[in-house]
Amino acid sequence: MAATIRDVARKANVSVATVSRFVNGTHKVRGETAERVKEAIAELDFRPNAVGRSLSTSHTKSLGVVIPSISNPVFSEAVAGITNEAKQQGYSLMLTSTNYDPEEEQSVVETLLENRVDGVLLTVADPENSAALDMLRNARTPFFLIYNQPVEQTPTVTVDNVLAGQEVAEQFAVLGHTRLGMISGRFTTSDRALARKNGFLKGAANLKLPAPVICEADHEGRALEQTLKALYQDLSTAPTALFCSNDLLAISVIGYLRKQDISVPQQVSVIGFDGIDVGSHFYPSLATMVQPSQEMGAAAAKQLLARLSGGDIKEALILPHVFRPGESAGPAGKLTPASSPNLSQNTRRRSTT
Amino acid sequence: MAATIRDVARKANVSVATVSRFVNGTHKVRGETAERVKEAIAELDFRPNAVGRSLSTSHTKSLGVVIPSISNPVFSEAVAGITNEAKQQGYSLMLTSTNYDPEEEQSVVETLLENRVDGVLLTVADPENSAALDMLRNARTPFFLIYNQPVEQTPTVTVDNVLAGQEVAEQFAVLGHTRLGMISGRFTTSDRALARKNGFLKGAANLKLPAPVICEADHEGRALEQTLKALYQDLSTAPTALFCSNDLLAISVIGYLRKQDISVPQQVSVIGFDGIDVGSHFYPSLATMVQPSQEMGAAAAKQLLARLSGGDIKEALILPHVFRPGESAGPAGKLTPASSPNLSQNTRRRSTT
DNA sequence: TTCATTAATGTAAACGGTTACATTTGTGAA
DNA sequence: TTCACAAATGTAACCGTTTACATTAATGAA
Repeated sequence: MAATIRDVARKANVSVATVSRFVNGTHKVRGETAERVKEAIAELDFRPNAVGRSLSTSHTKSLGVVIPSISNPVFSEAVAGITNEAKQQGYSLMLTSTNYDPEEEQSVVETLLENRVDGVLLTVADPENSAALDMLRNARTPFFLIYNQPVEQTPTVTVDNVLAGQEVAEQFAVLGHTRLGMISGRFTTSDRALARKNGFLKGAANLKLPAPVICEADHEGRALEQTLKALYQDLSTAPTALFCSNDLLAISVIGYLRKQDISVPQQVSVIGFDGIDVGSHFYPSLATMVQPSQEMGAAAAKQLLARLSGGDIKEALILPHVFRPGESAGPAGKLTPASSPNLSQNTRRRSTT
Repeated sequence: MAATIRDVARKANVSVATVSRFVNGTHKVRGETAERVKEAIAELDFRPNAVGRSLSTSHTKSLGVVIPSISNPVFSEAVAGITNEAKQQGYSLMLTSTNYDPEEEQSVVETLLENRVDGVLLTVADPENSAALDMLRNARTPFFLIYNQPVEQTPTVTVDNVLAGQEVAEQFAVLGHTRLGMISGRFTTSDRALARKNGFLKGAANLKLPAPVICEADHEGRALEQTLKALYQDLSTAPTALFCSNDLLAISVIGYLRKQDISVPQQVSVIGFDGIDVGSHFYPSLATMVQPSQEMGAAAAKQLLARLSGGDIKEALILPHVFRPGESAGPAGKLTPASSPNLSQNTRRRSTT
């Protein structure tokens, strides 16, 4: 159906080589010849077939992108960063998501590999032990991790999750909290959550605070609600400060706490992780440890692309994180059932329409 | 480097045809032969090259996706819907974004076409007059619009934006508002915003309300802030009810209003459009007209895929929208400088850390 | 056992580009 | 004008599959 380079060659009365050279600008072609070729291309509406080209050159000018979830803004941000960088250098993106499932990681990487992407940018559940990464290494397809914890011989761009977790503990301490807790997604599906936890624990220990209680739960639905219910059964011992392993989780947690008539931050302070944009518009606005997601995506893409054009790359890039204060984290107060700020808040909410 | 079908054939002592048939399961291959082929594949770590296959079959099993912005959750949701559907049917996604710019629409579609995607799912600035769509039609590459207003001969999945806009006017009327206004992104880059405006105007007219004031502004930065400042110069005439053409815009608007000491919803009510998930967690929670983004993406993908396997498709799918009440839209009050709820609110905010 | 039929396998030509190498054309010096 | 050399262009093999068509092997009836 579509015109091929041979059609163009015939119409312009030149060889396919000349057309190819004209299209790609790889060699000079004489003015008059160029003119004829240009006309033929226009008349035939010729569009070079990237499939043919890829087969011939054995590179596709495309990058695979693998993220756990498309709906989580933290990953969209990274993808936005990747997109800019890739577009600039003429690369296309093949996007896939895994739902945090290592099996899916494998299957999408398999697809990417079959499609012969030139490189892959990805976030995996556990880089220490990842079949997907093994496939990539085995196929000698360059890749770059984003968000994951650095591992030997594995290019990664991330933040210092341990230090960041530690700093969260310090923030709570400054606000006078002593009963700390953490709500996290499954550690098996998020090595960074694990690192943040370790940092948090370490921070608490350094500050001579009692060891925080750690709760692992799935992000959505009953599991999380049950966990919180259990945790806040006994208000006299429950944590007054909760570190959530990511912002989306923090938002859910705040919602569930409110449902149980526990007010944030009057009774319980919450700090999230990621720094998704919208967080600052919430009520209460979300205190969080911000990582530069877009920059991380861009940096990873830039490194990978450099590698693809023969350059050298850094193995690990640790970008700076920064704490963003918010209303969800306040001074430690009393955690008692009859707390009054709580009442006033809960009557004010849900008043409309 | 990587093993080819010929390497496998040689090692298994069969012809390439047999290997191909075994890999694709298109013909029976005798048990013993199959065994040999399977072994050879495993030993050589053979992975069929999709590029070669595509060249041969002239389809790529890939879909192009074109959205205005990756960071806007409304589009991510649609992409999530598309991803599920595509993955199920073994299709890969090539994702691109346009920044609402028709020039970029053209250039990304060009790239997609060169890559010979089997079909394209996209949201354009103006489907009535789109070079990108013309290219697609010209190349006879099937496509399906998402979010855009339906146009002759152009498959689209969307909501009834006019009706929805009208209903927003009605919601404001129910709350007792009479001075209505709309803040919208550029109509030239969003046909749906235009439709929503038209519906809004129509709704107001039906209700015998004064014609709403319409403000067109860029989403971010100074432009929007200036617009709002001008609009709220004279509080005695300024609108008490503001319809924003999308949720992200509504969030910005609420922020800027607050900056000017105008409280939402006590002085001004705001209703958004899209129904992004996070909206319900804001303060004030965002009243909005919800469209089923994920379903829209999934439906478009399903239709397009059906079309690709020879089936017939519906030209236009109008999915149901629904109003989600929220705290940002309340009963009409007085719009005066000395309004007290405003003061109390503004001192309460930004109190932490 | 032989032969007609069917099942399994093989051969080789596409698919649409790129590019090493060969050939032709153009240029300026002698 | 002739010739050496450079610039422009052409020829054809190759990239890794699929698949129409040809061939060979297996099967079962006579």
